[in-house]
Amino acid sequence: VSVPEKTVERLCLYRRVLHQLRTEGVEVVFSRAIADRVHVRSHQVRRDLMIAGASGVPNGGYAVRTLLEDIASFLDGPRSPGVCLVGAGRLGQALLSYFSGRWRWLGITAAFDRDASKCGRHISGCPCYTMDEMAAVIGERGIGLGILAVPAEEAQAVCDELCASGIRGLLNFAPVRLRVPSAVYCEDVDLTMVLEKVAYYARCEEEVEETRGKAEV
Amino acid sequence: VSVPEKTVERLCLYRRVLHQLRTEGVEVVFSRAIADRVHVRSHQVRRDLMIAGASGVPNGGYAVRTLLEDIASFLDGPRSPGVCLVGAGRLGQALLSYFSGRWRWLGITAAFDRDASKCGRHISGCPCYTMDEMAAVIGERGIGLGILAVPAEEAQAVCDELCASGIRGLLNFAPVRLRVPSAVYCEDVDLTMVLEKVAYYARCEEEVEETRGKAEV
DNA sequence: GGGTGTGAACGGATTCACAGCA
DNA sequence: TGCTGTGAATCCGTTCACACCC
Repeated sequence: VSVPEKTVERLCLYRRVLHQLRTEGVEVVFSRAIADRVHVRSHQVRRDLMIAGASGVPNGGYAVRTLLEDIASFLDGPRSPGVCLVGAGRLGQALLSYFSGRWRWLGITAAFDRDASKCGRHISGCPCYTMDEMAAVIGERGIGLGILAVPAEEAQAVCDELCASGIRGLLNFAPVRLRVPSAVYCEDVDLTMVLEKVAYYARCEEEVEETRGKAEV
Repeated sequence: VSVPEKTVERLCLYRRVLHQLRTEGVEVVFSRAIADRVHVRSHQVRRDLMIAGASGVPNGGYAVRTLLEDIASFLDGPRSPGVCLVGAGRLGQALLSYFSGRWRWLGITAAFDRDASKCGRHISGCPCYTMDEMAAVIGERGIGLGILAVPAEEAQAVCDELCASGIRGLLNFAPVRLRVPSAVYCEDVDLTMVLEKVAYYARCEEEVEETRGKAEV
């Protein structure tokens, strides 16, 4: 509760870097090395790891293996929460193939779509059901997380259904802010907003560049 | 430069809400109404609008039309920066169809892919070129923004190429932090990280719920 | 020496409180 | 009265500085 949101985000990134280091055969790592790969300061890495309850040895760095365990026991629960996807359109299918087989932990185990022609078969190795089956499948499979990849108009209705089915976390790709019960966590990935933001800052860089050019003259 | 990043993000959201309000025929709006739709406080909305240089009338709210103009003149430049997409795989194609015709401003006008079979034709109404043509097309069309939807291994190489071609902003979907020149702005959309984050907070909600349940007993 | 662990200082963003105005 | 506009205060996250240990 007193864990900064950004710390959680960075821990996910550290973990990814550590996984890669482990496959490279690295056994010990300094905070500085992690920091360089994630583009943050080493202070930040050490504080985050402290918050996560991990510890290293002075002048000896961190043991990759135990660090991964510590981060996992901080971030992950005892069992994997199942993940489902609603909306198997272009974006939904792309997400299915993106997430399929990426980790043992957190794989999409069910998809739902309004279009009956997509249902009853597998898409990227994931079974696709009709919307009517949603509550039942979520209940049976103990699914705890939902990914919304439906049009903006349908998002709130689908969201309500998911929440009623006992979902605890939502990842929303629809360009709408959803109303969720306080017991449900909802994160928005707003693609249109993010592109506009990039456009804004790109323009800023450009203007800085231009004024710099004038200053040189 | 003294504009908070989050303010830029929220302004994008306000704009979207305002566009919708305008199509609904609404001409005047209170900060509170905007706040409710974006899920923030009205204080926040007013401060953001102040930063953007917009103003309303006390007890009279804001005029939707002028508000849109003020936000546009703050966020947008004099001309639209062209946008290109690199990597027309599943995710890339989904992004193409997602962004196609969503606004007049900021549409993807060129795509690039390593796979020759995808090149030379249109995908979701967008011409697809080979990687070799990248620098030329970006130069000719005055493209300023790039979207990376390539595998993690190729991301840095593609990024370097884009930057060398004069790109000013990047939207990166590869799960790697990219090194970019200081004149280029790069925003990461890290889908794996975001899903892990949702899993973490969903678990938090769950635990709060459980302790609450015990407390009631 | 060099790197970790952590209290303390700093800075930036949100929230508060109130002046001003229809 | 009710909403806008904005200085002041608060809160939170990052950065600094230094004690500690190898």
